[in-house]
Amino acid sequence: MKRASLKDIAEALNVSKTLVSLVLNNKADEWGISEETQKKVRKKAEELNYYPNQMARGLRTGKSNIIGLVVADISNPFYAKISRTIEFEVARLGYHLLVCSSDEVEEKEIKLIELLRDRQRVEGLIVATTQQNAEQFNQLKKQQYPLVFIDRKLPGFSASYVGVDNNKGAYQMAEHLIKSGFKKIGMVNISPMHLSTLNERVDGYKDALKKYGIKFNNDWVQSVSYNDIGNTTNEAVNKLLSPSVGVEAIFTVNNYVAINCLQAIHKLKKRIPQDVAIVCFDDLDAFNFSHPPLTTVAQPVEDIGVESVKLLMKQIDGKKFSVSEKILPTKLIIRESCGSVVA
Amino acid sequence: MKRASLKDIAEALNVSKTLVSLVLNNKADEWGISEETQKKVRKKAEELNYYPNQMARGLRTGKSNIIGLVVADISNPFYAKISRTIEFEVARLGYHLLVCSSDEVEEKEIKLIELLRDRQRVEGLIVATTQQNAEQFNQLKKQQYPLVFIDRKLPGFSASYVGVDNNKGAYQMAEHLIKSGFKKIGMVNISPMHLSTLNERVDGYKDALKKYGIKFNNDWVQSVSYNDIGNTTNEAVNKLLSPSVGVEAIFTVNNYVAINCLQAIHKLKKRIPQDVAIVCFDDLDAFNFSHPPLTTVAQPVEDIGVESVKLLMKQIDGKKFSVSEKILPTKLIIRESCGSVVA
DNA sequence: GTGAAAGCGCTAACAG
DNA sequence: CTGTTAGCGCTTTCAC
Repeated sequence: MKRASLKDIAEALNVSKTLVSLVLNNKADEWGISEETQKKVRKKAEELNYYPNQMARGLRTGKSNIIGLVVADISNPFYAKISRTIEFEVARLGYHLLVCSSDEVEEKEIKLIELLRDRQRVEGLIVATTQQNAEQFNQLKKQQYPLVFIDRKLPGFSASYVGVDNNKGAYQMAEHLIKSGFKKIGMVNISPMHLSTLNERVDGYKDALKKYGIKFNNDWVQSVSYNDIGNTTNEAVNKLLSPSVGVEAIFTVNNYVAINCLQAIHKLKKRIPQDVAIVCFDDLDAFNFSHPPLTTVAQPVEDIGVESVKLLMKQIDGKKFSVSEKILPTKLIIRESCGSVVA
Repeated sequence: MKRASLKDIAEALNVSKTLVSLVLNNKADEWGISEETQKKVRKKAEELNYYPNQMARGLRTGKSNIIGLVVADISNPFYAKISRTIEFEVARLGYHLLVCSSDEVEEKEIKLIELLRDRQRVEGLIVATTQQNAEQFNQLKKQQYPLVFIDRKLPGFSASYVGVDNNKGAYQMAEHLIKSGFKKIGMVNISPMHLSTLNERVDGYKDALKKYGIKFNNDWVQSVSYNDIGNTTNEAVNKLLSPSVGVEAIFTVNNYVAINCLQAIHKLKKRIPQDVAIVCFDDLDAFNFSHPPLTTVAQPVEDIGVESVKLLMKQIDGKKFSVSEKILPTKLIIRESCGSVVA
């Protein structure tokens, strides 16, 4: 059973395709098409179960009605939630969302963006980039291609961006640790550390130490590698907790690292927070129930989604690339993983 | 800067569009187009940064190269992981994935499927349905529309399906509880309970009780409502743990319910597993670190993704709806939430 | 108030 | 080996 086209409706009614198109696109009134004719058309469309073919329409208008989202990994709850919100927001505006995961590999992300833009002709891109180089984005900018970065920004490249104040969030978290009585505070970071968010978090942490007169020790920051997070996290934690370094608290740079650190700490049979405190930048539902419940810095994931769509739509409507930043506040959520609250 | 089209390449080279199309679609050899011409064409395409326009191609061929995935909520890690795998698998075959969340509302799912099929012309659909009625799917079937269900199946409707053996998984879990010494075993379920998976889990649980000669008490199964899970879970847990019911262990029907039960139990200041044991159907990374680590039944999420794509592709290639089931095994993961292992 | 006709970029049947 | 042509389904300009 072939699907009904405009032509089918037109022929069935002995009118022109134009007329049908006009009616179905709600342009009938401005063209002064009689109420009666309109009714007839709508009825027939319903009857034949007509739906416009997006590909045909897209080909004609140059609008695909699809927007693209590229993140590192859609199965990370942080991105999954953002994606959920974005999907919802763009759906309200009649758009669909194509989501792709780059797995943190640059070449893959570049390929993905090419595919989305050039083949699928998505009308705009929201991306949590893993790229270090602005080449591809410069090209997009030159073409006035609607683009907004979320979560991570590309250093030295100016574009629309929605993210959180990583520096401040990390500062508050470190400050909380300090006020809770910890002096030797370690950090587990991810390397290679070209991601803007991570850098800002490290800086915030260092700022807090300095502010409270704690001398920073290079051994306090250990990095784990993204591709082998399980093993390297063990090493990092062992190092931090070894007698020579002997950290009292661990600041983890994201949810992924936190989960692995918890595992490593449990493996060492250390108690939290008695033997070592731990906190995490980025909250997960599950951290409420972890052993013990984790103190975290929560990011406003929904707002990130909503705002990114707003910024993108502004560009799509204006048919151009534009720059506008939105830095959202984080929220310190104090639970039990660093002892009781002082203050 | 307009994007290069076939015509641009053809004109630049003084050849026909057909020739260019043939070369770029790797059909040159079977048409015996000279090596030299092919090189020329490819070089020019590269030079002009040519990418085929999917909309034009799709319009012509009737293939959108997009497949659709509909789940209840993409921010649920269970679906997020499946989606990740599906995205990866279809990408290898040159397809893109459009993901939509139905939020467990039937009308929304129906609308979503209509949109995907009729407007976007996705070539096939993978759905974890929330519908109770087969009407829409019967229609799809009649149209020979490629379709595969995952996770949930529609009772009485035969279609391709990939899921796990919920019955057996639940049975094993209940059996584990029984063997661990618990006799009064409660369950927290979700209502309205029209989802096949949940029914099967309840059945498996009841089967185990019967097998071990434990008389089932109706009060042992409490339901929470999907739209107000927070409050209703509290009630359900209170009821189960009240003196009159006095359950010793709680079997939660999915990850969402488990998280809420944990919260409720903590609120009552009950200890796990000393005061009450708890287990969950469906594993989360975080359950490894929950307080205490949860014993769960894990589902092979990756396999579900991989198999569903296989079944779908079979239909897409054959251009027809077809029926084929794949029931995957679950895995009992014993941690600490129901005491030590007896066996 | 309504219709005819062109054309978006591509593929495929057919011709030479 | 290569080119011509038609047409997928839609929107839009222009004409009546």
